[in-house]
Amino acid sequence: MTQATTETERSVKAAFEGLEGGDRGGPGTPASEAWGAFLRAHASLMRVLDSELVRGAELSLSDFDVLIQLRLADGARLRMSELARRALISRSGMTRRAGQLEERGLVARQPDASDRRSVVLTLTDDGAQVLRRALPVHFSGVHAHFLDRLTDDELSQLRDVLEKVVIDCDFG
Amino acid sequence: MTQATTETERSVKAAFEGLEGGDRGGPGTPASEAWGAFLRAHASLMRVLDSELVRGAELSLSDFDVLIQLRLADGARLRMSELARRALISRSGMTRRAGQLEERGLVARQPDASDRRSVVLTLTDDGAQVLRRALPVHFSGVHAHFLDRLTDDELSQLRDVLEKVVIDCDFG
DNA sequence: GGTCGTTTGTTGTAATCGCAACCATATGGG
DNA sequence: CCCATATGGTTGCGATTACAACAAACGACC
Repeated sequence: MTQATTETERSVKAAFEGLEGGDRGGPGTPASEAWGAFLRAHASLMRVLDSELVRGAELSLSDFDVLIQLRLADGARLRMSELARRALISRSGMTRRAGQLEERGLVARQPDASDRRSVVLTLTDDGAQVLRRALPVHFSGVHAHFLDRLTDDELSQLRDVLEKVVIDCDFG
Repeated sequence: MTQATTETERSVKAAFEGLEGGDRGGPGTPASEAWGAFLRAHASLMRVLDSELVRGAELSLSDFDVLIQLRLADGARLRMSELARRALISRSGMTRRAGQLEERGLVARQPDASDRRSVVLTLTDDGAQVLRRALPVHFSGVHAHFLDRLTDDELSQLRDVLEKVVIDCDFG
C-alpha cells in the first residue's frame, strides 16, 4: 500500500497532463500526495480499528459510535435525528442501528413528551456496561495506530487543517 | 447516491471519556479533536465529491477510482488484485466492479499470458473518454472543497502527518 | 514428475447503507 | 380553525461491500 503510492504518484504526471488542472493539485505535488494519504489513512485505520473492536468487544465501530455518542450526550439521551447527525449517518440508517441495539438490550426507545414525532434513545445499563468494556479496546487501538505515531504538535496541525475542509452537509 | 463511504466511518468525537488514559487522548484535547475532524472531513468530503461526480459525469467515485488507477498504470493495464490494492477495495469487490465497468464497455478483461490465473483489466476507448469527461468534474470538486482551502504548507503537513498513520494491511 | 503451500479471481452469503416515499406530527399564516 | 409547509421517524428497495470458501494455477522443493 505504501509502495503503490510512489508508483502512483510517479505515473500520475503523465496521466494528468493535457488536463487543465494546473500546478497546484497536479501529480507529484503535496496536494495529490496529501489527498492520497488522506484516503489511505482513513481506509486502513477504519478497517483495522473496526476489526479490533469486533474481535475484542463484539461491537462494530458503527455500534460503538452510537453508544459513545449517547454516553457523551446530556443524560445519555438523544433524539434519533440528532444521534444520526452526530454519528454521521442517515436517519434511516439510525433507525435500523437503533433497532439492532434495542434488540441486544443496549439502548431503549422512549417517546418524547414535548414532541410526539420524536423518539428518544437512551443507554441502558447493559449498554453502558458493554460500552465500558469496549472503550479500552478502541482506546488502545486508536493509541497504537494513531496517537502514538503523532506528536502533540502534529495532532494540533491535523485538527486545524482538517477542520478547514469539513463540509457542512446533510447525511440522509 | 452511490456509497461514498467505504466501510465504517463514524464520528467518535471523544471516545476516551472515563478512561484514565491520561490527558493525551482525553476529550477536548487535540487528539480527540483531530480524530473527530478526520472522520467528519472524510465523511463529508466523500459524500459531496461522489454526489458531484455522479451528477456531473454519471460515474460513481468507486468507478472513477478504478478508471483513474487504470489510466495511471503503465499501459493502462493492471491485474485485478493489483487494481484492488490500489483502489483500496477487496478482490471480490474488484471482481464485481470490473463486471459493471465491462458491461458499460469502459474496461476490458484480458487473460494474462504470463500467468493464467490472472486477469488483466484495460481501459477501453470509451472508458478513456468517460474518464476524460469525469476528470475535470472531480478535480474541480477536489479543488473547491480541499485544495483551495489549504495552503501549500498545510498540504505538506497533512501529507506528512497522514502518511505516518497509514496502516499497511490487506483489503480483502 | 509429484506434492504442498501460496496466490488469483470468482461466487454465495450476509450485512450495511442511502435514497425516496410515506405517515404522523409540528409550526406558521390566512 | 384550516391549510401549507417543514420536520421526525420508519420502511421498501436497490446498490455496495466484505468475508469465507472454492477451483485453478503458480512456485518451491524434493
